[in-house]
Amino acid sequence: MDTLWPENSSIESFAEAFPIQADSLFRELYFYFRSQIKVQREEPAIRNLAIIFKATFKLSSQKGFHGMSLRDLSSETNISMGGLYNYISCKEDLASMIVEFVGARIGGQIYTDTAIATGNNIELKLDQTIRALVYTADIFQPWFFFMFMEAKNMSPSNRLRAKEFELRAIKNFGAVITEYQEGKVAGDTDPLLTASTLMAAVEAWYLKQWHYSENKITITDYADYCVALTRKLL
Amino acid sequence: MDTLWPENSSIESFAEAFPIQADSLFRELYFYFRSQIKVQREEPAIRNLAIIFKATFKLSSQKGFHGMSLRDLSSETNISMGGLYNYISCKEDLASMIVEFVGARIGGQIYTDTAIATGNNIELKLDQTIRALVYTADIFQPWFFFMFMEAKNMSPSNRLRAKEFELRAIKNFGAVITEYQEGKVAGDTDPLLTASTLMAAVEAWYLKQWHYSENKITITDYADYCVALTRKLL
DNA sequence: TGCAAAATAGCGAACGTTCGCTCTTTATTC
DNA sequence: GAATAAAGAGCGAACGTTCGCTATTTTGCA
Repeated sequence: MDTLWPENSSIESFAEAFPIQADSLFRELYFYFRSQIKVQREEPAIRNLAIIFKATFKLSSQKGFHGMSLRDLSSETNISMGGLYNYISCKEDLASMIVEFVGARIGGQIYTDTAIATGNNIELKLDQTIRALVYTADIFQPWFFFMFMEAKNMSPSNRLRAKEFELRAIKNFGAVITEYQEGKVAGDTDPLLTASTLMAAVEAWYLKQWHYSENKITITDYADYCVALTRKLL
Repeated sequence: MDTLWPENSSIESFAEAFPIQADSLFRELYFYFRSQIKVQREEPAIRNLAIIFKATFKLSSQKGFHGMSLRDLSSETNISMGGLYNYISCKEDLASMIVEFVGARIGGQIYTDTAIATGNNIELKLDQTIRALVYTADIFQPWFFFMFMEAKNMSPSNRLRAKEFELRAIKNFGAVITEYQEGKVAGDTDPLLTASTLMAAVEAWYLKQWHYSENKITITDYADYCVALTRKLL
């Protein structure tokens, strides 16, 4: 890779600048929840957490979180019922951990990180904030899919967390748009409405990935498209 | 109302031109499924079907279809367990009937009806097709919400039906876009990508209505916005 | 029109199954 | 051999579904 993010716009350079590879994610998750996880030896803990959450994403995407029984999860992971309960204290814990971890791990970081990286080049900041949103949605696809689909079925506190996560994204991105519009002459369009539309396009990516892969649209294509889309709206 | 659809663009004139009022909907649904519904007397059947499906939409939106038990449904509707089974033969029937009815009732009608109403005025056709999509999404909000959220948890055949319903919408709207682009000089943008983006915006309306009502955006505002959005993309 | 008889609609307890979860026992690791 | 992790049988509750019954409405005959 000759240049680096944010000058280089590829997902590879993005992933290198903000290391959120799926591999290290469950290590982070383990240390984040270490106090409430019974298994203390690091090696099996991280390995099994990865297995458990990947299986949760898979089964939930097939039949929903409610429709997935812990026996399903047990046979999918080859971990016994008792084994599972060394990692969670109840089924809802799986949902809690996903929502809480995503909220803490991603949160507003995208905006501050991109702002720092792009300095006072406002056009670049807008473009790369959009790309960062699309790339993050791609890397966290199973996580975001789960949160979107299951939010309404969760406990009130988790539902609230998931909703606030989305609202914060719209608000933060709306602020980037406003900043961009202030430097321009035109632009009477509502920043929040534009932000909602862009978010809907990002959601479409992680909710209906099959649709885009069938039509041979890559993540980089789609990020470019989202940038062009937003530009045309402003 | 001084003028009529499609010259008058309000949702009221649309609803008058295409009578899909919620009231008469369950009468239609009853006759559509009459052969598989045990209750033969029209009066209680239509009344109870309306009660049952409205409650299904309510409870499913709160805790998901899987999370809603038939005991929940029984106490919400004040219809006993045995009573419910005079209208369905199994729980999955509720989902089947929703998906099947929406597919049959709405299907491609929007496009043919709008095409007839707008004649060979291609610009008007594009605009009013978009408005028809938004207005239909609003009128059928609980139905579409249910289909979107529960599709992945349904039986394979129902899941397929729900997916095809969406794909058909994108394809049909893509054809309207192509026709519009052919009459213009510019326009190298992919019609299917534009159609997907518009569909994502329509989905946002029926999936997150709370978000728009909180910001005091009416359905007419939003339809206008979607028209402007699509125009800017072409 | 009035009344018994038939047909239909609604009810709710009970069935077998599956659920989330617990707890004692066995296996693994250092 | 002490400590930790995994195992899986077992628990009560709740699930979708069934079924024998009651209540209501319609029908057939005077």
